[in-house]
Amino acid sequence: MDLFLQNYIKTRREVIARNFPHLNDQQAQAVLATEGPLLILAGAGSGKTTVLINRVANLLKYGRASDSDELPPNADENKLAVMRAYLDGDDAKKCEAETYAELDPVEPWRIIAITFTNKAAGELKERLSRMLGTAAEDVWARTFHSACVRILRRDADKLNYPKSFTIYDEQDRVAIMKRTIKELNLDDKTYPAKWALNVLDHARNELLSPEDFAARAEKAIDYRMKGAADIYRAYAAKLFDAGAMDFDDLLYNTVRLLRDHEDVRDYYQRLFKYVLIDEYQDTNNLQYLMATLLAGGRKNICVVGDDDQSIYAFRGATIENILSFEDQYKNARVIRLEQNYRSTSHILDAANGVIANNVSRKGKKLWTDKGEGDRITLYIAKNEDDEAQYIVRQVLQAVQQGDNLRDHAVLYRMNAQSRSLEQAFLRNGIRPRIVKGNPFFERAEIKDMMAYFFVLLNPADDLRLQRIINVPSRSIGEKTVDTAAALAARNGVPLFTVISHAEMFPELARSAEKLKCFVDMMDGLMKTAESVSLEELYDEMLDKTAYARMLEEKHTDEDLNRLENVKELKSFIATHAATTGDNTLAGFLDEVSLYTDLQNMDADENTVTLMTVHSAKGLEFPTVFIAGMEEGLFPSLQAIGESAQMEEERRLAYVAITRAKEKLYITCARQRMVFGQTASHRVSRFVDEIPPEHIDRPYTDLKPTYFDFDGAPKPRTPWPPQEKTIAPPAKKEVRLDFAVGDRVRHSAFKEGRIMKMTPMGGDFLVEIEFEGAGIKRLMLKAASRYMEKI
DNA sequence: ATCATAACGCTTTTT
DNA sequence: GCGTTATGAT
Repeated sequence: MDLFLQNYIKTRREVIARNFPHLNDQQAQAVLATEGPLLILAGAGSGKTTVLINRVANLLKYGRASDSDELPPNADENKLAVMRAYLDGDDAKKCEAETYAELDPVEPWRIIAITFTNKAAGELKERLSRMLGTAAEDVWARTFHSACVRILRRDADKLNYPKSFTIYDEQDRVAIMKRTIKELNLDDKTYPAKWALNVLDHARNELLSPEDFAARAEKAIDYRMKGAADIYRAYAAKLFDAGAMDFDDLLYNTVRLLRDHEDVRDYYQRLFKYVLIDEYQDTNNLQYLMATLLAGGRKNICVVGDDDQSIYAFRGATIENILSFEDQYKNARVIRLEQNYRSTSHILDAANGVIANNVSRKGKKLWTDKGEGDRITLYIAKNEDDEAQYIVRQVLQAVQQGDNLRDHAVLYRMNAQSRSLEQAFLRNGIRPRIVKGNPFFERAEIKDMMAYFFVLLNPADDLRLQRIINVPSRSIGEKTVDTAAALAARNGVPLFTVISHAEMFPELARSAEKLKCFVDMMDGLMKTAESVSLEELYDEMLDKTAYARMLEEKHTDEDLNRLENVKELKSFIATHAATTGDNTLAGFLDEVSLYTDLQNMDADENTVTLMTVHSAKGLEFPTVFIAGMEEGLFPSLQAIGESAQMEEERRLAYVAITRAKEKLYITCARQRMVFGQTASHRVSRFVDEIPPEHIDRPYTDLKPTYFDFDGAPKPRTPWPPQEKTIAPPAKKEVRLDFAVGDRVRHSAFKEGRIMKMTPMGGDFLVEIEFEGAGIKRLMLKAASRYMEKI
């Protein structure tokens, strides 16, 4: 290579690197390696977000200069000299030198950076615009789902969906599924909605259409799968007819669009020069396909992730995506970020020790220069209340020594554990922040108001229409709605169309007037929507629908609270309009549909945080408590004996441990009430996997013996005998004097004979054939109050 | 139509 | 043990 070229490239790279003085070697490499497939294995607390942001900054400012042998067209000795001078200390030359270092700076909209959470996308956007100004706003920093919405809004018609399709949330789809199963006359015991949704998700995740799935089910002998195929078909048709997509549909349809429509695929492959995917270890097959399709043109795909922090396999995420990245892209480069900037070394080495027991991993070892810090403390409590008390005591002590409450977090495996912890804190005058789903948008009154909005925009949305048609009460009964829905189905039109022409159907004659009234009101609101701002529309809606009046007229606390919430929605609308500059109904609904995360609303309150380990991913706290570190709880009962699930539990433990910056407490309880029954548990195996030099264990604590059902027994030092999980106490039988064959007299159903008695949860389900009332199934305990033997 | 009682089901859940 | 949901009685 000619010397000038060599020099220019080297010097240019140094000029660029000057922009990123705070990065370590690996981080800098990850920022500067712009071209081709790149896998960044970013350990917990290794500055992943910083790398992502600086990488985007580098692309925007210098294009591919840091990773290319190519010279800009007019490169010459003079320009090289300017860069040299700048590097040698002539700061006046900075601007000029930086210009000479550029090679095709990337337009911001040619970069797509996909994350999982709105929070991550928001943080990316914010830090980018802080660093680079408004230009950064055009970078596609979005969640998977919001990127899909944007893509589908442009081309959904190619899949025969309306471009104005609406989005169904989790509750919506459960409702649809239940209805679907009912309408198919399938037994909801053999086909629970949850099961059906799960089957359907898996099918869609493999890109199987209802037809594909049916074909597959036909081949299988499994009759249940044939039912599932019918369910899938009906469910998909329902959503399609309503112009609606659920969350997975957004991915599924985006992938189908990109796969089957060359023009669309081409458009995006040309548009996006660089594709970045965050949290790659949590991608499912559809997300993997989407990433692959988007990056298919130039193969400039950079994925960031940590196989050790993959904790969403149960939702379809597959760790394979990250493990096989190098097979998928043969020339992929791999960069490991192993320096941890978060935790002290006792904590970090504990985490390393635990995760080392996993087999399916790329292998990575975090290190820190922060020093040893404190050892981990293990506390073995008598029961969950004792455990909670201990944790509160530690927090209070720390606060007395000047700590902030907000520096403390309590993590647990399942939400049910929060109760005893919350109570213990409340008893001590601390109101903890409990991170749970998002209550606000799940409140009935909010869903009602949103349903009105959705129907205004998309009258074909039968589900939402049915939700609000009689709320507040308009004397439109269930039967009327059912009849209308049946008519709609028979004619292949949306429900709204039927009720708009109620007078045409004799079946609806009796309710026609009321339906017309409702339709007129909605029509009026639709007109209003075209001319006024969102806020005004909302006020108008509260008034015209009489929703506000309904709440005002009642005077219970609950209704006052609802009224408050309804008002709060208005301020949310106002905030949305102000911050996004978007005052369209469609824009608002898109945002709300995908932005379910209002948990950070009160995030700045100075108090202790309680949450599941899953929700804690990505966060850090100076002091962390991991509560309930017991066999059967963490790892969970169902993971024991299942090696794949056990590895996921172990990754979860790894995530939990690595949340702590300075002080980590691990607690467990010898006895604990789980689902109404007291159980004894041993200390979690993950505690034993922490090298002993990093953890202080109470002297009474000996090491247990484990049996892994999927492998050879792993002998350890024996554990005190009483620690064996005890059998649940024998069910107390109700000694009520009834038996099969007895004749009984019931206060309501009169006389009959007991045909069958099935023990059930300490009670009996009795089947009684009454002479007048037919066969009834009753719970004996309850029924015996109204019933006597004759 | 509205309320009450009974049955169920239950790890985690970024969207 | 507890909250949610489905069903049935008034």
